[in-house]
Amino acid sequence: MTFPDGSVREYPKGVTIFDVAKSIGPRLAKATVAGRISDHLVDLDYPIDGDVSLILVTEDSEDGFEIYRHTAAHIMAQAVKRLKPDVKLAIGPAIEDGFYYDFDIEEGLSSSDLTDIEAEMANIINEDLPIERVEMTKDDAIKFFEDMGEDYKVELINGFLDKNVSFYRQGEFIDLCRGPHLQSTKRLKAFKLLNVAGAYWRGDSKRPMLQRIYGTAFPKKAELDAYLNMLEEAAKRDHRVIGRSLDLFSIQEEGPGFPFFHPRGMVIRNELEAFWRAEHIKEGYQEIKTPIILNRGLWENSGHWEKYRENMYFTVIDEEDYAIKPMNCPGAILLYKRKLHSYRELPIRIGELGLVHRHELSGTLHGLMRVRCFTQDDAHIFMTPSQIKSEIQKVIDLVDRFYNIFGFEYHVELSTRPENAIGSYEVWEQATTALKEAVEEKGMDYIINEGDGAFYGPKLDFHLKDCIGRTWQCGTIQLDFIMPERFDLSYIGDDGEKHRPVMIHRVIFGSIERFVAILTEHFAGAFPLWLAPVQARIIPVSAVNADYAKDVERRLANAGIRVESDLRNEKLGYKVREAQLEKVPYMLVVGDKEAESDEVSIRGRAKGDLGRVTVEQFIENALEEIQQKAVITC
RNA sequence: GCCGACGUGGCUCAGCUGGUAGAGCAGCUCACUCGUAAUGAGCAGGUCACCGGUUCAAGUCCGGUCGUCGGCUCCA
Repeated sequence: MTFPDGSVREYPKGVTIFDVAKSIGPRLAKATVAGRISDHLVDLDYPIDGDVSLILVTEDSEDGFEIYRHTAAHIMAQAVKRLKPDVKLAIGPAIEDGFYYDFDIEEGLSSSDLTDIEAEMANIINEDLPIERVEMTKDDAIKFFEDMGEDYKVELINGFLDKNVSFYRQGEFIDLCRGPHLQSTKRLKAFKLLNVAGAYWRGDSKRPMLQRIYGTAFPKKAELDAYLNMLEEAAKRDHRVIGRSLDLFSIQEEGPGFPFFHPRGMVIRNELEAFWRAEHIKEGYQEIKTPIILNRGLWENSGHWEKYRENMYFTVIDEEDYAIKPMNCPGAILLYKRKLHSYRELPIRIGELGLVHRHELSGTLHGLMRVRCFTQDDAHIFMTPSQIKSEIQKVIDLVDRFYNIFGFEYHVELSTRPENAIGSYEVWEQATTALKEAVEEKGMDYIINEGDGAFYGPKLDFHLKDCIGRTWQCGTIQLDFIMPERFDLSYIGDDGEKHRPVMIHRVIFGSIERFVAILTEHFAGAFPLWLAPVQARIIPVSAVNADYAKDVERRLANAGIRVESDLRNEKLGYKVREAQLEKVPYMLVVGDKEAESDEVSIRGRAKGDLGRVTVEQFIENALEEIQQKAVITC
C-alpha cells in the first residue's frame, strides 16, 4: 500500500481501511472516517484488495468534513421521518458550510420544528446505531422505494446509469446514497440546524416546492461555536443594518428594489465615481451619458425586445412604445454610429456611469446587493479584430488595479454560449477563443461556466470574495461580434473599404450600488479614510472651546477634509461614543491645552488615543492618507 | 414569481387564551460646562403595513393585498 508521503507498507489481503489506520496509530484511527483509493472514497470497513495507493481521510480534511456532514444529513432525515412518518425524502447533500435535506411534507415545516428535530437527532446519536452499506440492483432498488412511496428516490434511481445502487442503513432508516459514511451515528458530535427554506425539486421552478432544512456539523463543539459566532459576526456586518445605522441609504416601501441614497451614502458613491473617472481617463476612455428611455425600435434591433423583455420596464409616449433601458449598450452604439470612423481612431473606448432598470423577481431583492435599478460603471470598446486580445488584457489589468486598491481577492470565470443566444456558432467560437487566449496569456486561472454567457456574447466574470467568504460577481468583460452586425457598425480600413468593428462591453465595479454594499460589509462600516462619509469629527471638551473647534473645522474643510464639529451640549465621553459607533476615522478632541498650542488630540476609531499634533500636521497626514487611498486601521 | 416566517412610535423590542397600546434608545425643553464609548429631570411622539370579514368588542381571530426576512430561481 502506498501512502501520500510516498511510504509503502505491506498488509494482508482484505485488510480494512480502519485496520490500516489502527496499525499506524490509535489517534489516527480515531480521526479517520474513510479512505480514498485511487480517487474513490470508501467506507472504513472497506476491504482492500491488491496494490493500491491509499489516503486516509480524517474528519478534519475536506473530504472528511463532507462525509461527516453527509451523515449528519442522514441523521436529520431519520429524525424528521420519526417525527413525521409521511414525509417523502428528496436529496440531502453536504454543502460548503454544512448540509441540507429536502423533504416533501404536506403540512410544511416551521423553524419551531427545528428544536424537536434536533432533540430527536440527539436521541439517534445516543442510540449509537451502526451505519451499514447495502447494495441492490437498480430494479430491486426501484421496487423497494416504490413500496415505501419514496417517489423522489425512484426518480433519482431511474436517472442512474450503473447497474447497482448503494444504500446506507442506520436502525430503521435507510437511504439511497453513494457514501461513504461515518461508522455509527454516535460519531456525530456537534451539530446545529440553522433554518428552513423552500427549494424546488431539482432546482426547477416547474417542479414541486420542497421544504429544505439547513444545518451544520463539526467534529468538535468548539468548532461549531466558532462557526456560529462567525455567522453572528457576519450578520452584524450586514450592509442593510450598517446602511441604516450609518445613514447611508434606505429602501422605502414605496419603491421596492429602488434604493434611496442618503447624503452620507452619496459621499461614498461620489468618491468611487471620482476614482473611476480618474483611472479611466488615464486609460484613454471618454465618458458619455445616454438617455434612460429609448424607443421600441432600438430594442427590437438590439435583440432585447425579443430576448430580455421579461426583465424590462416599458412606457408609452405619444402613443409610441418606449423601454426603460436595462443595459447601456444600444445608447453607446447610437453614438458610435452618428459618424464615420477611421481605423486610425480605433480602439474607441467609451465609458458611461449608466442607470439601468431591470425587473427582478420580488423574492430576490436584497438590500443594495440585488435591486431593480442600479448604476453600471459601463464602457464599450469599439475596435478592429486584431485589437481584441490586447484590449481585453488592458481591461483585465484595470480590473486588477481596482480590486487591489480595496484589498479584495477575486477569481475569474468564463461563460460560454447560452441557449437563447443570437448569432452563429462560428462567431461564438471565435469570441470565446479570444477571451480564453487573453486570460491564459495573462497566466490567470479561470473556471468555465458552460452556457452562462450573455445572449450576445461570451464573457469573463470577476468574482470578489467578501469578509464572510461569499463571492460576488462584480466585473465582467463581454466580447460581442453580434451587436456590430445588427446595428451595421463599420469603420474605414487602410484599404479604404468598410469593415465591421468588434465590441467589448465591460464593467469593473459592476453596479455602484452593489459595490457600496460589498465595501460596507467588507469594512464593517469602517471605511478607509478616502471613502469615509465623515473623515474627522471635532469634539470640544466644553462649550468654551467651541470657537476654537469652529476655527479648526474651517481650516480642515478648506483643505478638503470632510469634517464636522460636535458642539452639542453633551459630555465628551458621550460624543466620543457616538463618533465611535458611526465609525468616524478620526476624532479630534480640542480643549484649552490644544487651543493654546494650535493643536488637536487625535483619537483613531481603532487605535484610540494617538496623541497631540498641530492642526497643520494633522491636515498634512490626513491628506496623504486620503491621497494614498490607504486601507489601514487608524 | 414560488415555499416558509414576519410586519406595533425614527430605531430595537414588550403586549398572556380578543376588553380601544408600553419600555429603552433617538428627538425636544431645562439644569449641569464636563478631557476620550451613554449626566440628570421633564415633554412630546403610534389610523398597531393596508383592505375586508367574524364579534357587543380586534394590535390580538379569519381572508386578501403590499412589504420585509430566509431560501429556490435569476443575475450587476
